[in-house]
Parts: sequence; structure tokens; C-alpha cells
Amino acid sequence: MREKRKLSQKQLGIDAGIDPSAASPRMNQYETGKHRPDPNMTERLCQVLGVPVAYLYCEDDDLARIIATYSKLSLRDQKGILEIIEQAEVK
Amino acid sequence: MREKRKLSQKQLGIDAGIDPSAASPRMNQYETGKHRPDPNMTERLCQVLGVPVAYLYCEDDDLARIIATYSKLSLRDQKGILEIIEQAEVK
DNA sequence: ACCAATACTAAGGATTCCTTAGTATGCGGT
DNA sequence: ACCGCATACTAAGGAATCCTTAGTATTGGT
Repeated sequence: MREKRKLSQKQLGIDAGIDPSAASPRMNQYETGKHRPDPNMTERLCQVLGVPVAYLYCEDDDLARIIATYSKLSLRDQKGILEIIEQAEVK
Repeated sequence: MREKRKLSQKQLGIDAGIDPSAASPRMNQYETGKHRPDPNMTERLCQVLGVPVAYLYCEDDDLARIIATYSKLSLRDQKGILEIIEQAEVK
């Protein structure tokens, strides 16, 4: 017996702390764009999905990629990136 | 005669399209955290301030700094940063 | 001290979201 | 094909949040 792979809308909401009886409609309203999650819920959904909140607010795909990648690097590598970009700034 | 340097809360709001008679209290409510701007207003405020929306949603100060700095680099330098961070990813 | 500009607060009307109830669609098992 | 269940989706009203109006407090310049 294995676990399910894909997370349903409803289950994602439940994992983010929504009452199970309300999770399905709410998540659907988010996905269809009828409503938007408030900041707290946005935070929790991102935690479940494993992406930084900032990732959701990027029109720039390259920047989105940088954010997602950066957030998974070791602290050491993160600091390295920071230094490099600050070099570029003054260059 | 020179222009003013610092942007008041109110003026920032006006520049972002808020009715001048309401700009001061609204901006203050945002700055003090009593209320939060809706997504459209967030977008406009960021445009006026010249920062990407993602910048506001960073708890991680280093990442915030990266986002702000990156967004002001030349396209050429931006691509360079992207390559470097993708190197780090697989390393 | 005075004035003007800025910062801030309270309270209610306006707007948006969340919940409840329910319908529709997709899909595996028989 | 039919049934049963899980998932996806919608409507509508109560609940929560925001925006506006009116006003007070604070700061900075002369």
C-alpha cells in the first residue's frame, strides 16, 4: 500500500489548516481566481508547497527561478550568492 | 528651487492612485500594520517605489536584498546571476 | 509661540472573503 | 452501463477586512 501522489485542492487546503468541511470550496475559489487567500493563508499554502511566498509574486520568471533555487541552497551557498550579487551592484 | 527629497506617506499613496483625501490615513494604516493593501494597490505602491512586488514578501532579509539588487541590474548582469545560481544548485 | 505639514486614530459604510449547502463532473469497479 | 465515491465547482449570505470621513497629535520651520 502506497500513499497517494497528487494532492487534491481540498487536501492541500486541509494541510494548510482549513477546516475540512470548507477546504474544497475555498481552494477552488483560489484556483479559479474568484477570491484570493489572505496573507496568513498564503503563507501556509506556500509552506505546504515548499516555496517561498515571494515566489508567488514574481512576474519575472528568471527572478522566480532565482528565488526558488536560492531558498533550497545551503546557508553557505546563499551567502556566496549574496556576495556575488552585491559585487555586480557596484560594478 | 529644488524638489523635495523624501516622499511623505500621503504623497506615496497619491502617486499610487489613492484619492488625495484618503491617502494619508490609508498609507498610515499600511505602515502601522493595521490594514494591508489589496493586491492591486500593492502592485502600484511597488511601482512607485521601484521595487518588485516579491520584495515585500520576504522574511529573509538576504533574499530581499537579492531581489532588490537583481531588479536594478542590467539584463546582461541579471542573466549572469541566473547562471551562477543554477551552477550552485547542482553543485 | 505660531503655523503648516505630516503622522496617526476612531468608527462606520463599503467591499471582500469564508462557510454552508448543494450541483456537476470524472473515474474505477462490477 | 450502472453505481458509488472522490473531486471539482457554484450560489448566496454571514463574517471579517478594508476604505473613507472626520478629527486629534506630533513634528519642523520661522
